[in-house]
Amino acid sequence: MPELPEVETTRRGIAPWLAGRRLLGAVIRDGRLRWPVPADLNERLTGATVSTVDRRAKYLLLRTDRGTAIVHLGMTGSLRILPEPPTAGPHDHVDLLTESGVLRYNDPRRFGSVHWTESDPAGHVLLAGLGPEPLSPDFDGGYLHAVSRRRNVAIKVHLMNSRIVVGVGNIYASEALHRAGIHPLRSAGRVARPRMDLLAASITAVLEDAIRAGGTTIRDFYGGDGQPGWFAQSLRVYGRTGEACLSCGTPVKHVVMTGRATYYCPRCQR
DNA sequence: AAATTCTCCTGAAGGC
DNA sequence: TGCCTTCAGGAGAATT
Repeated sequence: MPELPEVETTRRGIAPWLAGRRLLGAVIRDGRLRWPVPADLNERLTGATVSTVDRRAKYLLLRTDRGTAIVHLGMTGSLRILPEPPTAGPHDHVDLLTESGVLRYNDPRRFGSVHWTESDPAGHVLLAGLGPEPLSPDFDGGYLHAVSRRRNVAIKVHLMNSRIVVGVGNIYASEALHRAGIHPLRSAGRVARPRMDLLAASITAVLEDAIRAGGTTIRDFYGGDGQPGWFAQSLRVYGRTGEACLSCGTPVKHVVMTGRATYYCPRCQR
């Protein structure tokens, strides 16, 4: 389940194989993703040269001199660089053929997507309304505090709102709140400024730690090099219901918030 | 307007 | 062992 660290790990894994390389074509084996893969993707990008592979929120941007492919991994999507000639398997939806191998998009649950735009991707409908990057200077406790005033929504749900801040999914929302000592059910508007400073710092820290570990592999995440992420071993509350809080020993609890499992320590988090 | 619920999908896991 | 049912969740759409 890719969140920001997993997408960033993927970006770092595939970028060296794509930047500066010419695209030889696209093979849409099964275009049924969250939105249909553009049928003319092959014509559009054949012959294009990749400039950079960037990330905005959980979207990967394959920028070329002809346009930009916008790729989202959804829940179970993955991008791998494979040597030629690759044999296609189940859920291998799209291949991008390059001079130096194949970039393969695989997605069993089909929650991901591939778009193509020939305008500034920042203005694309998928990206236009997004909040700041949590690893950018735009994001800090002052900002988080300001956008939380008079908001009754639970702070955990608030953090997962991409208009507030991007890239913080279910796993890292729980982890950041535990690090900051804030109860996930607390109203966003009732987190005081000093605790917002700590929360913003905790979000940044947990994401950076996870990127450093190559992401979190719960079930099905593998980076661009096929390696799993190791951050699962560093999770302090996520998936640890009944196990001892690593700070105080109290058994970790979980509640379901807007359909998502939410883990917290009832003693450390208020 | 803000907050909540619904929806897409399939593999894994749990129950009997 | 095997067939059920349930669960997981990113994020836009629909609803309250």
